Amino acid sequence: MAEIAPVPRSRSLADRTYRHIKDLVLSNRLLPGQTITETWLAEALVVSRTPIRHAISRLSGEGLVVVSRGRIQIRQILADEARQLAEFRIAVEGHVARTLASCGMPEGGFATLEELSQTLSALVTAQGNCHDFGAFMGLNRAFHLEMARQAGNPMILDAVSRAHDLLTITRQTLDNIPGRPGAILCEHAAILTAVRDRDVAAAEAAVAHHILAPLGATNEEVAQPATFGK
Amino acid sequence: MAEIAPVPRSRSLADRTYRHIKDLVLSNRLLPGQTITETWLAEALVVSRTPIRHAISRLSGEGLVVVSRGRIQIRQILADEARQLAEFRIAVEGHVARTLASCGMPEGGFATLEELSQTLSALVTAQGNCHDFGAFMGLNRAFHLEMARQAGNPMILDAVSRAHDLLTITRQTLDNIPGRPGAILCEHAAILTAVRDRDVAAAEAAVAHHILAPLGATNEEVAQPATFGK
DNA sequence: GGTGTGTATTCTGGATCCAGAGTACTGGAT
DNA sequence: ATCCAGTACTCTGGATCCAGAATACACACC
Repeated sequence: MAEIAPVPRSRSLADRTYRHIKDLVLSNRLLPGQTITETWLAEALVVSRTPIRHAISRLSGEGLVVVSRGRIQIRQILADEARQLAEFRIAVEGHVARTLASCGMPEGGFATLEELSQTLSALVTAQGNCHDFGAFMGLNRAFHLEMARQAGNPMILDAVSRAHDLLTITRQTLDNIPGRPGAILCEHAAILTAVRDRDVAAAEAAVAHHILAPLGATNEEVAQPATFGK
Repeated sequence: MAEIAPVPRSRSLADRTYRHIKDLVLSNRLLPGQTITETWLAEALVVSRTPIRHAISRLSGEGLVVVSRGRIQIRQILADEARQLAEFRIAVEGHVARTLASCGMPEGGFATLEELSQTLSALVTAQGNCHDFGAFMGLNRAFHLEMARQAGNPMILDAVSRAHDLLTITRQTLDNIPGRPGAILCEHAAILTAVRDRDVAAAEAAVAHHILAPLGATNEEVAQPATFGK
């Protein structure tokens, strides 16, 4: 009794629009603080306002855009919020590290993370910087999501994923500083080592340090308002 | 230069509709597993389908309803998911307890929680049960949210709030068993004591125990599908 | 009597229409 | 020249309209 084919459902227009706009935000082609209008988006993406409104509704729920008084604005993460986001990540990703260290990783899990680290380090120069910052950050995100995935809890994976979405908005300023990519490599290695050695306390501490490290450097707002869509 | 008044903006119809439907779900007047249609909701709430679709979109993002193949279904939490939810809560609420124990609570924080505990215990009989289970659970939720609030991180408060929304769906079966309300009182007291005594490890352990306790009793699905809206 | 097919109904997804509110621009008055 | 008021425009929120898809029912055939 062969299972029915997984039905490669063509996504709805609203869903594709959502992904499109989300990609625009995460790739910083729509800048934090920027004000946009449904009409402008609809014209830019060549769809009607209906799927746009659906997409904005979802993005608003994820905190990637802010709808206030009928105005749509790309979320900008202030210094305070960046710290709150870091604390939230410490709570969740710290728990992931503890779980992996105490319960062990699934079969092949360590190798997968090692491989991601290798690919990541190939992008970094001897001076600890990197040429393709976007690619670096994409892989960095993949590393964290993979760890969360290995913890085996979809709800936690989802939380980590959403946190990293918000983090991406601030990333250009937080991590794009000389030497930081190199430091990230070392911090990842420290996390991996602690987890492999089943050292619960060290794993959690390494995660906390990794998350807090970029916050020490920059304490001012990450904000440059602008207006579009007119 | 006086700040502009907080603007008691009359909520939009879509927003009120969202709250209305959410309330129907959380109060179990729409049952988990139940299938509903936009048209039926629109007729029942006497609004057009537009605000309904907005509301469903938001609720879907929060995981309170599931939209699959164009069908709207009230989310039902399976046994696995209940465990995942518990683990997520341990990660986040455990962090809250640790924070409060190590950094201390804000001014008057302990008194507020004590008062909530008092009100809560007034609802419980000598046998450890209670007459108004709905009221009990509302106050129980308030207790947890208050703790999260005192940790001073809106992002964490939001996560706890959403987790408890999902929890509410399963609550009728998980905690509505003889003696459980009484046990909840004791567990709350243990958490409060540990936090007051600045005992970080004990606080976290008490939270973990409190969250895991109801899971031991019931391991089967929480599900009784039904169909409405036709 | 059971099964398969055709039809009719219903529901979602998307587009468009409409009203109310807010904003910007322009013109006149001081 | 500056400020205020009136007007015109734009944008959101909501309702309605329309097409395509899925489901259910009914009838006919085996």
